[in-house]
Amino acid sequence: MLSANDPGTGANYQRVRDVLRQDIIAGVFHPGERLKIAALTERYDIGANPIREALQQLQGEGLVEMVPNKGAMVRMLDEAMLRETLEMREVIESFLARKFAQTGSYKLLDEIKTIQTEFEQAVAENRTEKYTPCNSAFHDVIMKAAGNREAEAFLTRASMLTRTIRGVIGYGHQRLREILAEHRALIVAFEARDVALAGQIAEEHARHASTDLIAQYHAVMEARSTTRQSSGGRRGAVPKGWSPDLSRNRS
Amino acid sequence: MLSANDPGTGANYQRVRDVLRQDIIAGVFHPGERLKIAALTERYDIGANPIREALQQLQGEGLVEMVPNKGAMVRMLDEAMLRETLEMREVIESFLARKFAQTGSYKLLDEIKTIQTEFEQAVAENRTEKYTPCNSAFHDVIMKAAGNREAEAFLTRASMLTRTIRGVIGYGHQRLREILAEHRALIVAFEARDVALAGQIAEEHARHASTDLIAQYHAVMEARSTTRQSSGGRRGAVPKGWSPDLSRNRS
DNA sequence: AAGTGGTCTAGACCACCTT
DNA sequence: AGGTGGTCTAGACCACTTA
Repeated sequence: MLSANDPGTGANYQRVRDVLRQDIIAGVFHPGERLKIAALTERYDIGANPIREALQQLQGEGLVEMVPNKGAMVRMLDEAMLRETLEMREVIESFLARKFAQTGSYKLLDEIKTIQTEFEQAVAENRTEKYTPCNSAFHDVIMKAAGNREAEAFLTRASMLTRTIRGVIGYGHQRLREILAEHRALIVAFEARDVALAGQIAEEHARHASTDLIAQYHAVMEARSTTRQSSGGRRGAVPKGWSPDLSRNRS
Repeated sequence: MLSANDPGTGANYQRVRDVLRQDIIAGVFHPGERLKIAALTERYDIGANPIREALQQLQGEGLVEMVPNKGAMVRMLDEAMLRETLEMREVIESFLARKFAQTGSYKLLDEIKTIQTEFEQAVAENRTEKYTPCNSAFHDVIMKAAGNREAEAFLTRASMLTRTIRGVIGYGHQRLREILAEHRALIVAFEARDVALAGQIAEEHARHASTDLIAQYHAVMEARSTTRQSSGGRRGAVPKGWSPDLSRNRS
């Protein structure tokens, strides 16, 4: 996992990295926005060096782009890059499902079924706040079962990237029913230990998610280009004022 | 001073990053070795900050591990990590081959055939220095054709990691003949536009390479532990890699 | 308590604009 | 030239380890 969600530990450059990552994912800074050292220095109330080191690490995670003598900006997501990431995700999800069909324990399978039941119930009762946790939990079990940290790292990274464009938007009702159906089919394939089928379903499942996400990407781009002032009050100077207390390690 | 042939990259932290990466891959620093700021400061004749930033970036690339208030070390490669990386490579190579069988142009296919001919000839004439370039060129065409930078990034990273353990060791003669045969089979599948077959062959090809590499890993570990006469007493000490200090390039 | 070595601050420096 | 803003140096600071 990339971040133990514990912004109270370790060196300052790590805390800055964690909080900055949160801010980027949360949309405080949007793709393509310039990240000036001076602004960040003030926002997080800390010197330039920890900021720079945090940026270097975030660059490694693919969230930030740095150009020598030019500075850093939130990574610009063009459609090509998005497609490539999603394509990789399809491949990896398929692999994970095949591996689970082969080697997944019945205990974990039961866990998946429990999560699915919970998911179905949440949808039936319209408890939208549970959708994302349930969906994540479902895929998490399959991912963790494979025991491949490289795959985990990629998917974590991919989900961070997609979240920067998805924002807090939820799922459409139609898509939600598809998701549930595909999850059910996947469970059936797991129970039958049908490796090829599981791989195929997972790949299609991921492909549907990709299609959905690319459509959302287009919608967001459309909205960005037509509205000068966006709803969140985001253009212009760095919004300051909430600032989690980073000045802990200082005399 | 930084080494002579540094690319024209502007910032010092980038030059340090590039040279340090070279040094790690070349085995100047071996896996598990501590990378002290002071030593690097002297070696590269530059201040602490560019060094630290270079290390942060290399951490992002997976070559270096950093612990707050502890410092950095060359990433330790245990067998589990190696297996996980190689497993991912199998998945991705298979995907690339499937994609090439679907969408690869005949021009690129011709290019691959030319490279293969060259490879066969090099083997016939025992020109060992051409093996790795030919092999890389073969896979590069397939990789580039897919136009997926995420996949490229992963494979590049994986090859850097494996090279830190493989060193300059070449291929055994038997394995070499297998490689050629598998490449030929892959070309046949491409010509037939047989997507499933191409994917299968590429996956097996990668799996053979994995087996080979893991065997080499074991051989290297074995060699180091017998040379080193450890009675197994010390546990928890710094798990030093293999490769005693051959580097005498202090200035 | 002293040592080692990572981390951070302040300010100088310099690359790339804009006028 | 003057401005903006990224980069680097020097040294202080502090966390962790030894005795």
